[in-house]
Amino acid sequence: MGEAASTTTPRERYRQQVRSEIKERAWEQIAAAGTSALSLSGIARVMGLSGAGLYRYFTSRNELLTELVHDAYQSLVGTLRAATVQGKGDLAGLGQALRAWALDDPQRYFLVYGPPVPGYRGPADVAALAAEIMDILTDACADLPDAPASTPEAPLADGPGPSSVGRADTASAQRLAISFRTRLHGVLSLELSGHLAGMERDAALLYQDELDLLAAR
Amino acid sequence: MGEAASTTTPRERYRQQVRSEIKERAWEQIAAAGTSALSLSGIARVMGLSGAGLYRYFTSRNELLTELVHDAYQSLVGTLRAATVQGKGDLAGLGQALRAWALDDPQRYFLVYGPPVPGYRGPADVAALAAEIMDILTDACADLPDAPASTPEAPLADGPGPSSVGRADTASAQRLAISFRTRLHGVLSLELSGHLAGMERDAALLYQDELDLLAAR
DNA sequence: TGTACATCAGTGAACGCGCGTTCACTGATGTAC
DNA sequence: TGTACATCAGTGAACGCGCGTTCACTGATGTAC
Repeated sequence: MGEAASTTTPRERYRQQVRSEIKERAWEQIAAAGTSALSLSGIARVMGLSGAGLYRYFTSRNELLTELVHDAYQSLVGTLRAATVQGKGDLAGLGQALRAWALDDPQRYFLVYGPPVPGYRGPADVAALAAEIMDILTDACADLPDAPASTPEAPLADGPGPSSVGRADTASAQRLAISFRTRLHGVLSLELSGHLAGMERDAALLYQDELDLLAAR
Repeated sequence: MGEAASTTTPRERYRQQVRSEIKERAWEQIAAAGTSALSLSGIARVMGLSGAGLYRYFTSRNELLTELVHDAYQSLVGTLRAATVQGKGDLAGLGQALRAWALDDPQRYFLVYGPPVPGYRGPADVAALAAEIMDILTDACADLPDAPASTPEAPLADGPGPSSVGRADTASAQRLAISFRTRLHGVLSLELSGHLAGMERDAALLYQDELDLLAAR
């Protein structure tokens, strides 16, 4: 063992390759007919495998679904972090990044923020990722010019949180972050569900309006 | 035919009774495991019928689902209208009525405002009901004290709409109504989906905050 | 370099399940005279 | 009031389907000497 862990054997590489192709096909299925249409047999059929063959890579449908949920969260975290790194970490930038990410794969968005999948409970894993998303948003809210949270060394800073590095997460920044999430989710989920069709106002404009209002606060 | 249409034969009464029991069981199934779990066989089992027996009452699973969607919309329209009649037709009252209706049966709420059911297209029927809901909200928005829409006989009133009786539906009232819908939906759908768990702020408070902000405009 | 063995990807058949839907049929309820 | 017929609720069996999952097996790839 030791540092040889970085060099993967060809078999291991092939294995990861097949695993990720299975996931790709799974996303295609979900995009086409929703999460409940996720089917190992269907994936196997498309890949030209026997149904039983998939069990070399995922021990059950549930395990596959769990990985997909995990990947979806991770993808969103990565997207928001990328925006931050590119200097677009303010509320407007994060809002646009969120919308682009959602439009890129609506079902993936719903897997994260939609109604719970009927007979399925995600792992505790995603709780940390969900918290990280809120942290990113809260950071952006705390950086707003006239927000009370931006006054440095606020007296009511709570104890050192596990993931925030010494910055004061004031209650008002958290409130704003939650509003950010709920308001944008309101527009976005109705748009993705087709419930905004027939509105003379474009969904994109509506989204921008809400975003502007949040950022101007 | 003629006026005898109001007196229903015993057979007809029985028929309607069974139909509505089927729908009740259907709602129970949906509440328990989501819309995709709706199954004619399952309903028949619970009712002590053979699966085939249900086809006397609904020609297909799709027809049953269509009726459920229709009933859900109708129920929401009725709830909002009842609030209006009881003098709670302002934004605050409608918002509370909406939330109570949603909490009463979350899956019913999602059937109306949630992601589309995978392989299913509702009838054009519901478009009219959806429009009626928006009309009720727009009316409430137009009645706000300082909203531009409340100035009577505004010059920019558009042509006589099909359902509004001579009142001016100004663009700003419509904008506000849409905001009403998206913002409250944002809080409500995240709450019902369990994505607001772990928030120190109660979902009810959050909802009330958004509602107050809308009504104070 | 060659041989013996272990590992592992993938197959094919099978099991049990629940589903939507159709069909020929039985038996009870209502209707016409 | 009684008889003949029509209507309709509900049954049971069957069809075809797709699903998740298990199991014994084959054949190719890698590893140890």
